Amino acid sequence: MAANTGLATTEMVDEGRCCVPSGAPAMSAERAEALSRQFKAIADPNRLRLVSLISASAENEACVCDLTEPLELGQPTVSHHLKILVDAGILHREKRGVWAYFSIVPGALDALAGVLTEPK
Amino acid sequence: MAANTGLATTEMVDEGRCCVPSGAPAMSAERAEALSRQFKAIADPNRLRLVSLISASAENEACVCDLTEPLELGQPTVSHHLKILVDAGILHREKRGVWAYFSIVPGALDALAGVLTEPK
DNA sequence: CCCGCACATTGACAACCGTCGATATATCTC
DNA sequence: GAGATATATCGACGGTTGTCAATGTGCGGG
Repeated sequence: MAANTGLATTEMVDEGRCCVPSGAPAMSAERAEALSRQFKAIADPNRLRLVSLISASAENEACVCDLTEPLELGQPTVSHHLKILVDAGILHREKRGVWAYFSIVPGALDALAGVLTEPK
Repeated sequence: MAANTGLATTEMVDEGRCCVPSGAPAMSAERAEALSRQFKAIADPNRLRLVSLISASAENEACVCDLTEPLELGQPTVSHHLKILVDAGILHREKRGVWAYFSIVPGALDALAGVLTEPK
């Protein structure tokens, strides 16, 4: 068997070895997909401002007409952004009379923040 | 000047009043734009897995060939994603010999997480 | 000096995203 | 019920994004 004839196929493995997987498994593709949906929801300047406006608001809620003006966007566009944030589970929508009040889902942003801090 | 002739333009303001800005200013458009650039960088399932793989790696660094296989993506695509993360200030790139080692910029993810937790 | 390897860059293409104008829906008032 | 108001939805358009195949670049070994 030529016990250690030496330099057979393991000759240059000691130093320049790259491409050895870490052993620790990656985040699953499904979890990455789910998380990316939430991050995509806030990864837009206008939606970041929407969240900022709502959380800085007096009663921690705001209706569409409160948000249209400071963002300098049309009402359909603001409504579209709010729907994305609601679908992502970040905002809560409550209709009272003619108005729709949006508030931040408790813990939603903290959960996302936890994803970023946990690996470190 | 008709000091207070009364109900001039402020007649129906008492009850169903909506659309009153909160007073607290929104996040500035510039800051929102800058933050969205960083959030966009991680708001992709494959880039989330890249960050996860690197931070779970033994030496907290990995080269491209370590990352191509677990993501089942071509080498140019992985290189493209890594460049986006580097440009966003989330990853650090260090070339040693033929290989390029990527590591997470210390504090980068925590800074992003802070943006999400601070308003609450 | 030439070849192989790891990685970066380019160009192309389909899919998706943000925005708007127009229109639909729902609720309150008279 | 008619009209006004707040919001949602639709259709369209330009811009961006993720992916790949092909090619370029830089370093190390024989």
